[in-house]
Amino acid sequence: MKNSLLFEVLAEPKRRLILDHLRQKERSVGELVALSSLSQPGVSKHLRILREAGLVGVRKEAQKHLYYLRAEPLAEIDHWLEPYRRFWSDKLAALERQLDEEE
Amino acid sequence: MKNSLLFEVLAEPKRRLILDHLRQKERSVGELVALSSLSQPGVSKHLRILREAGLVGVRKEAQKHLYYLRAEPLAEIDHWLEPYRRFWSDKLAALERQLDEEE
DNA sequence: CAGTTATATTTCTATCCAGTAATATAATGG
DNA sequence: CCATTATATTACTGGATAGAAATATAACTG
Repeated sequence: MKNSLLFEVLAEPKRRLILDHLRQKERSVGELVALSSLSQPGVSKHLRILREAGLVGVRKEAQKHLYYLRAEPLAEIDHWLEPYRRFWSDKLAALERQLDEEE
Repeated sequence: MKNSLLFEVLAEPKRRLILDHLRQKERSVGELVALSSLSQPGVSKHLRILREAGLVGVRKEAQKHLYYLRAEPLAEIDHWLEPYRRFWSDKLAALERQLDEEE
């Protein structure tokens, strides 16, 4: 999955909400429907996209499909951020220096 | 600017490209046009969105508008990633352990 | 197996947005 | 000022997509 697609997948707020819920524990589709103010088809569609992005996995237990978080692809975002990090940390360092001077 | 909007702004590949170019040095709109395979209005439109997201600033020099990177808002993305970080680092740690055992 | 529960898929529609073309604004130089 | 350069804005259009409704698939239960 390309970086660009990953950003697009995460741009949708409801999908980030689903990921947040899965961070705590695996959830069935029904549970996610209850948690998300989305219709069941809506949740299923988002889950498909998240699955194709590698961000969730499924485990089937009877009729229930239990979705769990697979956060590894997020490391790509982390990697993308890397060259930018020094910019805001520089700014923070500058701010800290300034605050020190004011004391 | 809300987290959610920031993700949407970054979801557009051309905008990420512009940010990448600005990481090296400030650039005029014309330079960005040359670098981005976008029309001038296209670049201007993206720059407006980036500016509204706080990701770039402008400095006017004669007729030229020089855009520069303002990476601070990206810290929000970094912060959003935070609770997910242990998931992939756990996975990596587990993988490393497994590789160690196999040697 | 008939009914029920749980999830997935398809179809349709309204909306959003990137890209383009045309035009407007702004600053400079002769 | 008039022409030129540089950028911004507006209006339009096509393509993508989220959401809703209807339907399909699949697995359990009695």
